[in-house]
Amino acid sequence: MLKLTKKADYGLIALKHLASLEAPESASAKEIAELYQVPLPLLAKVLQKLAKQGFLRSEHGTNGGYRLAREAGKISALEVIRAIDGPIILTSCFTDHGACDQSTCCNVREPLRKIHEGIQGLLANITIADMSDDETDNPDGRLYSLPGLTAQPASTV
Amino acid sequence: MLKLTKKADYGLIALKHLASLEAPESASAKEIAELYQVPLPLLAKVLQKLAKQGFLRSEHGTNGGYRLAREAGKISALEVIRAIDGPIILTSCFTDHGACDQSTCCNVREPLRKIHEGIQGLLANITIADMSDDETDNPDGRLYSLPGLTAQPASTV
DNA sequence: GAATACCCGACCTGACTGGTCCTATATTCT
DNA sequence: AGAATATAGGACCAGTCAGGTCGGGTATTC
Repeated sequence: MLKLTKKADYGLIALKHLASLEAPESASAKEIAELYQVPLPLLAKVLQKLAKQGFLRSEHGTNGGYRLAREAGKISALEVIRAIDGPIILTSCFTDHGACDQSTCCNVREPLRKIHEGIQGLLANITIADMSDDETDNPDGRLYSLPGLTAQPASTV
Repeated sequence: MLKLTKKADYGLIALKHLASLEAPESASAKEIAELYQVPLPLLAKVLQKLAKQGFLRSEHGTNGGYRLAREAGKISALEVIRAIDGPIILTSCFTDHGACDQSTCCNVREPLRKIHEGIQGLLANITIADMSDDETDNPDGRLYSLPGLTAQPASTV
């Protein structure tokens, strides 16, 4: 269904929230959960995962919580999603082994791989920091320009 | 997990196959299923769905089968996927109602919506015909240029 | 009228998402 | 010291859905 999981959603929300804090501040899972109305235990797990993979730094005990371990501008949506949901696989073909069952005659692998890379490129080029400007709707601006992917107007559609 | 369903996969495979046929030829579900090693009954359903939604024209009886109802260049991957899997929803937020539970303070909706549109734009700009060049690996070329994207974000259908 | 092929609904099953619960560990405050 | 607060992490459960099967029905050709 080509859909993001809630966990990834929650992760992005939390990261963006943490990115909005001033320098020395931190936020606990509980705070974030209450603020955004997400189930605490679930969010806690997501945060743990993110901490374990180096996105967050955690502090135990009273007044503890999480803070970003990296600059918000250096955390891409792709990384976050991958950290939480595992690798993005557009189609099972090029997941694990190089070939699917119908390897010999499968006619859509190459095109799909390109779409796959396109999507990854898109996600890789959006950072938590990018997401922080609330309504900077650059209606046709930078978000769509994927560096390698030069948006030169082609025809149709 | 941000993954395409097998049905969509099969649909694309079948469409691409049909696109490769010469003018008056058609192919039955059985033929395609055998050729690409996909379960016939499942493929049959996919093809029926595509036929019902105007992508394919079907013919009953002996020597019957399917053929494209539209030019391959006029069928986008997005349309196909939507026809088979239903609408793409990156996150449940902006699926049905305009607001999710945490509407008031949800801080990732806008950025996600943009990603969403980016992906749709990508898919909208690849046609079955585009997928037919077997190995035209334009290494960083046109596939990534999201032309319509700037203009109208992959509307309709 | 037999064979072929599309049409379509019902049904089953295994995986996975979303979520809870419980316990352990670390830190701070009184 | 001990209570309170937070993270860490494993076990577990329920609902949903993708993937696939089956069976009956209709149209067309030979």
